[in-house]
Amino acid sequence: MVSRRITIVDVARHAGVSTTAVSKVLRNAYGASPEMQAKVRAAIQELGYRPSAAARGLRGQTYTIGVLLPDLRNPFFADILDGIAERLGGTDYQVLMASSGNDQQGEARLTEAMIDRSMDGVVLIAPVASPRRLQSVARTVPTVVVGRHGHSPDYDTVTDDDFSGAALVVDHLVGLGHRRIAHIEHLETDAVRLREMPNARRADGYRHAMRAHGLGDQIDIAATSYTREGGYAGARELLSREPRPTAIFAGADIVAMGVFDALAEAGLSAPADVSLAGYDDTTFASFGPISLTTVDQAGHQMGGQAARLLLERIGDRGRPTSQVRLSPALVTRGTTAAPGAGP
Amino acid sequence: MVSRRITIVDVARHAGVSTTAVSKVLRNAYGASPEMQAKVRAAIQELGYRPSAAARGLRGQTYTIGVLLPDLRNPFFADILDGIAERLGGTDYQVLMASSGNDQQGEARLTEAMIDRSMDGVVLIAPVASPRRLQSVARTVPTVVVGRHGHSPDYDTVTDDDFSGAALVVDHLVGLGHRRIAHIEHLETDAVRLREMPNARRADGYRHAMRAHGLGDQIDIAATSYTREGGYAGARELLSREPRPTAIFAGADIVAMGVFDALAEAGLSAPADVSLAGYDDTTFASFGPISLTTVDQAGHQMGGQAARLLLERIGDRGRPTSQVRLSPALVTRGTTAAPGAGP
DNA sequence: ACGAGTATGGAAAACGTTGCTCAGCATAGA
DNA sequence: TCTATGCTGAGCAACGTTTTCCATACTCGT
Repeated sequence: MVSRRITIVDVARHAGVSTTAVSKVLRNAYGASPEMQAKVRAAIQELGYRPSAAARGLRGQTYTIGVLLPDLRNPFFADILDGIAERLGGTDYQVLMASSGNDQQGEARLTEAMIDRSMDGVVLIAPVASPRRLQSVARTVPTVVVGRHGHSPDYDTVTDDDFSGAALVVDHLVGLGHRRIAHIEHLETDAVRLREMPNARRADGYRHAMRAHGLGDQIDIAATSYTREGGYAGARELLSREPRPTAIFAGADIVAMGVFDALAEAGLSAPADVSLAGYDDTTFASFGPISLTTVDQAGHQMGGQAARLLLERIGDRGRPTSQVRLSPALVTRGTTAAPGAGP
Repeated sequence: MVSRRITIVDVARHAGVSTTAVSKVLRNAYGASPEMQAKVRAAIQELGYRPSAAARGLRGQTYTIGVLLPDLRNPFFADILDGIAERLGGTDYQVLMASSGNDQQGEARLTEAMIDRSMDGVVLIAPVASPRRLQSVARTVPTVVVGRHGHSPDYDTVTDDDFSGAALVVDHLVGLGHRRIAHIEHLETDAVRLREMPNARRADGYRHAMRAHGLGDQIDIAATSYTREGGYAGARELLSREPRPTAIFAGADIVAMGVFDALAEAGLSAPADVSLAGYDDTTFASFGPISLTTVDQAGHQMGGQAARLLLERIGDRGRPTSQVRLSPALVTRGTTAAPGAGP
């Protein structure tokens, strides 16, 4: 009924060669003549043979790359995945993902799981683990960390320049005539994370850009969290200020959705009463009724770079690590306008 | 530098027992005295041993469950994943996902990849493969298919009752006073898929409900695709009718986003000029500026059921298959109102 | 014709686990 | 006392690959 799986032995017998020979052909390894390659490939075709990744993992590679993402609901991560998938398209590698739910314990469990499964490499997207832990993972398996600043001798990093991304937003709003520009950030207390996490960089970029425009005294930050609820709470706080800010820069698009809630509750709208900008250029930001001004992080490119670095590291684990930093771009849409332009 | 991984042999030596004994403890297998269990567990702790899933896969299980999803961007699938993760929380199983990009070839490649990696079971979410292929996968590995009607002796299914979900929408719109209610569906030509795919069921449900309300002559369907572009094209087509429909039922939330585009282009808005409903209750449907009336598919429950069925099937591959069907619920928001209620 | 060097293909030993078989040793029953 | 019966735990052969040699069979220059 459930027939035994075809193995390399079957292929070897069918082609009249040794299993060594078949293995060589499979891996494009040196020491196989064209005729033999042809014979073996024919046998593989005929029998419909597929190598067992489990068995391969015992000695060599599994041709599996693990991607850890914090959250399935943030479409920005899908862009990164697309980039990874595209770069890995021509290769034999398969991508398997796991979602950690943004908590440290779950993240640790999943990285362990990936290591246990002998993955050839892992891409950690916006991980929350301590640098120590990241190091330890990276010493066990080739690792690329995406979306987290700071660098290590053991893993490569790909980041977006969050500092200048925030500046793009502030510049844009100032250009429209705004002065009272407030910001909603993700509350961070841990010292290490304050240095490494993108949200902290965005807040720094906001502060710096405000000062550069001579608006240091207008700096106003609500520290909540990068969620819709965080956006709602943060916006309520900011809207209660006297005088009210004329523009709100939310640290992430999803946060801007919460700002919409607070605006509606206060009987206000964007951009008529308050201009609103997000960050990430997630898919929904472009939807007609939302039409959110935001910052495009080039997730696709980030993924592609991450995959490239990972392949290079798998190829040579000793090579020095590199830090790739990409530049964000402002995407102007309907939620930002000159102050007081409303009815 | 890169230290050799701790193996079961190290643990056995450290605890002064055989590898067999360690293996038994690991798997809670029969034939291990409490003292021995204690000794072994202590050794495992001390050495920080973790079993290699690759090696396990060669003989026994890998404790890995694969989930294939067509699209990372549809947050509805995240709900399903949550349900699966929750149900699997207490067990030793790990969930790894792969996204197929909704194309038949990619889907096939990924199911193969999961089989190659000796996964203990797979959950296929809204697969596009032919029933023949699904059967063949299911005969190789325990399988649960989510979101696809039809049944098989080899795999279990979990579906939403799309037929009555569509009726919920039509009932709601008729209740508001609409008569000219149009529908945008995903064009399907393949006979098998017409029977099994949710989109076809939704269209059938729409037709049936319209007739049940004596509105059979008002049935109007644009067949495009379940994408934003498909929604735009479909809505353009429907809006050019004379007289214009007063309500559009889009077969999926993402389709409704395209309808927004077409409405804006025609200088119309929802619900003032045209009522609009979607399907799926994706995350963005609830965002303030969108506030889309839609149908909640209970993704969380679907995932939980799928995980339950899969565990049962892994436990006993011979058991008869079951088909679980869940009931959808209407979520009324701001895009539907009585016809002619606009300015 | 001969030796050195170079392709080519194979035998066999890993890799880390599980499952089968069996030995040892109590304990209980006769 | 002797045998039957459980129970524990050990030894060893899988599982399906890759990898490290090693043995050939060529090729080429002398």
